Amino acid sequence: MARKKIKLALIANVTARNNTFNKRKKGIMKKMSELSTLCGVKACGIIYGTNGAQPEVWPSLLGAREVLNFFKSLPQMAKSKKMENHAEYLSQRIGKVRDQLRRLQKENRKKEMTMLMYECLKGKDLYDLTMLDITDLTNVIDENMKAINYRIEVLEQTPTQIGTSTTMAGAMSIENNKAVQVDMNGLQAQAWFVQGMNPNERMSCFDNKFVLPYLDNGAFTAPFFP
Amino acid sequence: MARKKIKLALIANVTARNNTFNKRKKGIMKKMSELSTLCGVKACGIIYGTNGAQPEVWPSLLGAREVLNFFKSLPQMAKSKKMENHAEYLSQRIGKVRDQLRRLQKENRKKEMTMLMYECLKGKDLYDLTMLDITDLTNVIDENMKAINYRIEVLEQTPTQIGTSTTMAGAMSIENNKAVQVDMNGLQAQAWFVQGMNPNERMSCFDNKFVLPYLDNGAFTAPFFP
DNA sequence: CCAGCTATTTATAATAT
DNA sequence: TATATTATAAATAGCTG
Repeated sequence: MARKKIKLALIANVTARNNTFNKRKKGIMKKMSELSTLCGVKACGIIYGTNGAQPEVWPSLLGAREVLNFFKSLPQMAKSKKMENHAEYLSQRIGKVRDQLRRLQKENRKKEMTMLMYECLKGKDLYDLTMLDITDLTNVIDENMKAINYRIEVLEQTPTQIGTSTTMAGAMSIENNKAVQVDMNGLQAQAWFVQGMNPNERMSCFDNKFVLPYLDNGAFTAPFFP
Repeated sequence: MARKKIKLALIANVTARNNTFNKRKKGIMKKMSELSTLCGVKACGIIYGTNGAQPEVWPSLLGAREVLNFFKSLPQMAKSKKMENHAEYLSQRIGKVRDQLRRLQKENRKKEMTMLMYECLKGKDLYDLTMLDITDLTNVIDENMKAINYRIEVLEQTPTQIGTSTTMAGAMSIENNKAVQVDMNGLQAQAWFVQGMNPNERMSCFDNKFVLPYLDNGAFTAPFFP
């Protein structure tokens, strides 16, 4: 996390991997301790070493055993009452995250279309665009045209003031496309829950369509050429 | 860790505590996941909720059970082979940290004496100082005198250059006294290990004398008035 | 209560010692 | 190899809506 951002993959260099392991293990155990103190909750962390060394345990072997006993007391299968509760909790959570994902996908779609609009202004042709792209692009252009026309009206009423600070450029600037990244992080902590599901169940949590029109009013907006 | 540094104690405000709990839990589980990926090790984290809610588990119930089974297989008492290994590992670690603590205590002692020297220059009397204080103070003053004399020699060889950037003030500036804080943090992760010890064992890990002369050459250096 | 936003604090990757 | 330092990336406390 410093000097350079590293990829989330096994660190090839063994020395560097051990260094990172020791540093991060320490950091995690410290954070465990802090969470336990700050929030007054029980917690335990167990991290195995690389070379068959004893695992690092926080807060204690006894504490870990206590947690272990709790899990032992649970039935083995996913039909357990606790498990169902957990499943219900996760279903709700997945629902919320899915909604958030949809929102962010729409935002991204709008930004993509805005960027596409600028490319068109610079001369890009439209032959490789799908009908959906063109429809959404039209909507973006319409919105911007409205904003521009409104701006023109305002300026015509105050003809001496040219070049104020509230130009369209500010409102139309392109930001980074981050929806997928954010949402995957949000889901990551719960990813284990779906590992055992069959593919159909797993996919049913999310939309199969990765491209949604960014407008809220239904699946298909008016075609480009009416 | 932001906007303000908070004390490491139970957060009184319940709302704030829950917010912190949720944020930090997410952060810890993310770090667990990263460590596992980056270093290719098994790890598991279990964090109980506040209101009897199901604990958050990473990476999975199955993974946690695996870890649990490992611990179940260990004998119950501290006489276990594994436990002895762990104890040995921790003994080594305590030894290292103790050495580090000594080093830092010496550093602090020197800084305290330097500060004391400045106070004396501003007129503080010496009646409430112990003989040990005075001895160490003398050593610090001697060192500084040597440095000053050396500096004078250098300056006498280049008499036209007055007021270079390498003044004594830079070398003698007082920094924060941080040894104890640093070392306590280092020990914190292992603190559970000594919790079960009786007081004698516990204290034997460290020196009973909290004030050490900062020089390496033995317990008592030459007295102030020979 | 939950999501998003900064100002800060922490954690840590790379480097130096 | 281990420890210390530094520059940078992440985490997060207190707010805001």
